[in-house]
Amino acid sequence: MIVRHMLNQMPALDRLFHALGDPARRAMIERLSRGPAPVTELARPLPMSLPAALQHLGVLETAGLVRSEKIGRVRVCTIEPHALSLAEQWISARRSEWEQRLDRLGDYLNTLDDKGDDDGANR
Amino acid sequence: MIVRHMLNQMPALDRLFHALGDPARRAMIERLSRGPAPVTELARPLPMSLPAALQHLGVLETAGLVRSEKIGRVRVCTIEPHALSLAEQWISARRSEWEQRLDRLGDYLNTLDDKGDDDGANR
DNA sequence: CGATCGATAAAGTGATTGCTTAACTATCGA
DNA sequence: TCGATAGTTAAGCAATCACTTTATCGATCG
Repeated sequence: MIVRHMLNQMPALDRLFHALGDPARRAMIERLSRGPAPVTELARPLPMSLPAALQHLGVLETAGLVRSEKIGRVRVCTIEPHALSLAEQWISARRSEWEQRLDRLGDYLNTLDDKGDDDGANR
Repeated sequence: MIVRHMLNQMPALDRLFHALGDPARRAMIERLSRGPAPVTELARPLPMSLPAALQHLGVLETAGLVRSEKIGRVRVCTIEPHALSLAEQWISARRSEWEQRLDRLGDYLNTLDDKGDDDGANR
């Protein structure tokens, strides 16, 4: 129970990636990327009951990916772009790390190459 | 049409985002972004047993995020950058969709603003 | 008004996750 | 060769997940 607490400094990213790890929820996000939609329209293409779709929507809202507002008897859902960009930032941070590392590796190999006097055709 | 196709299966993205939805696995990815590491070193900072860490590593490998090679008695793990960029592509595709939509909305509002000339385009 | 449509709550179920401990294999170093 | 090191397998267990069905509530309309 405490196990996850110590490590878990960013529950936002947890919920975010978890929310994206389901095809039904990604389909909802894809639909909402093109504009707001009511619950029923989000649920219609999904091969599941309406309550099930609503639960997925709840996951998306908890993750901060979707916001919804009830107008009359219809709940209109809209995407929350900032949340997605948080995930994007984490990914691109990782990429910049390994790219930096590969650059340093390249420099190191170049140094070795400069030191080698006779054979320039190694590997 | 497309919806059904997209829903049917995109197991790669499923596994990818699911793998990223756990802090222990993200910690492993963060470590590997700085360079290859053996299993024990990946597991050491995590508040769990070694077999548990190994299971997380299995999830990362299944998702294609990590590749590992056994050298002697140590298994050296390295990150697989291409897999992460797949997730990044999905996210940025969504963003470009809603940015396009917002652009169109902005254009529409601008045409409403410039009502000096006639357009007569009512939707 | 009553019927219906959209959304939601509640409860139950089978599968999957995340972790544990225990035992076991293979390699390395002295 | 012996014992420590690095990893691997297996079994088991509690919690969570992704659904289901059933029953409801509130808004809209004939």
